[in-house]
Amino acid sequence: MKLVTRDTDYAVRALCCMAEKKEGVVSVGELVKELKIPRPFLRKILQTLGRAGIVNSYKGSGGGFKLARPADKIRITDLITIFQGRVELNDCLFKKAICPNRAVCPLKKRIDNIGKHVESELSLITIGSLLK
Amino acid sequence: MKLVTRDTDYAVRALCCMAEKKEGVVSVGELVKELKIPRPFLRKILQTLGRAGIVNSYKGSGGGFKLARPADKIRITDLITIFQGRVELNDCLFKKAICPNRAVCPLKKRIDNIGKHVESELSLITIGSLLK
DNA sequence: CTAAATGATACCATGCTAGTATCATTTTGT
DNA sequence: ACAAAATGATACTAGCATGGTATCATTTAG
Repeated sequence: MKLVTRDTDYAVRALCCMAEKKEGVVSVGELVKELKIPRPFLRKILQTLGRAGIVNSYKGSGGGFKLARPADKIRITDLITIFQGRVELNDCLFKKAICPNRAVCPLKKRIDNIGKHVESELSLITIGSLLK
Repeated sequence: MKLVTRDTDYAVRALCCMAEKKEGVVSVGELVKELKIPRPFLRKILQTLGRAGIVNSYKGSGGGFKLARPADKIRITDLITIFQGRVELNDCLFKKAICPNRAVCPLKKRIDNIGKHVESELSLITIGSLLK
């Protein structure tokens, strides 16, 4: 029962590091040194973040990545959505009634409500709010 | 991001059916007819529930299964624990600090809190409470 | 023009989910 | 006694997701 996967995790760490640097671009190499995350994996993650518009990228010598917006405008839910798909606990189960003779599945409703709560709590967590 | 897996799902449905029957044993065959769950899979699930003490089993012709305790004493979290392991959202991630230079990972704490909430909400849901 | 960086993409190992398949054992009914 | 009907135990399997690796192409600073 995993709320965040490893790529989301690494993305959070990398973004925190980048946010702390305040300005200038940060290369994958620098991040690898600080975070001890496997380099090719981190590269892939940053490329994904780039495509998603979370970071801007700069090619060429001296290039790297930079947050595309303020750290407190980047929510954990944004990252979960990018790496794990839509934030919801339900995920296709319980689409039919629990027993065929029951019109609406009560369990689904209750799990949905719990999921809504989780989602709203998570969306309050931003990279900025993790920087202490 | 799946809160319940298919075996937990099926277990819930089967237990609901059994609870509705009120008394007497129910065989896998009967459950399969009502629930349209693949027979061998449902058998395995019920055997697991038997080992876990959720249902009692009766072998031989005319045998089957019966709830081992009242329906409202069977919580969803019991079933999740049986089929999916410990109920927690955190699952080994974020065990170290996000960045090595940060003593305690703030994200872990916040996710833990959300997890606690989910857990306590889930434990309020019982088979009995799903029977309308 | 070369070194240092990212872009795009294809590949791979492992583990988990969602089952299937079989044989052994127990119990009821005749 | 014996057959039928049920569960017990257990081994196996296909497909998919996770957590990566590996390569080659492209861009840019100096």
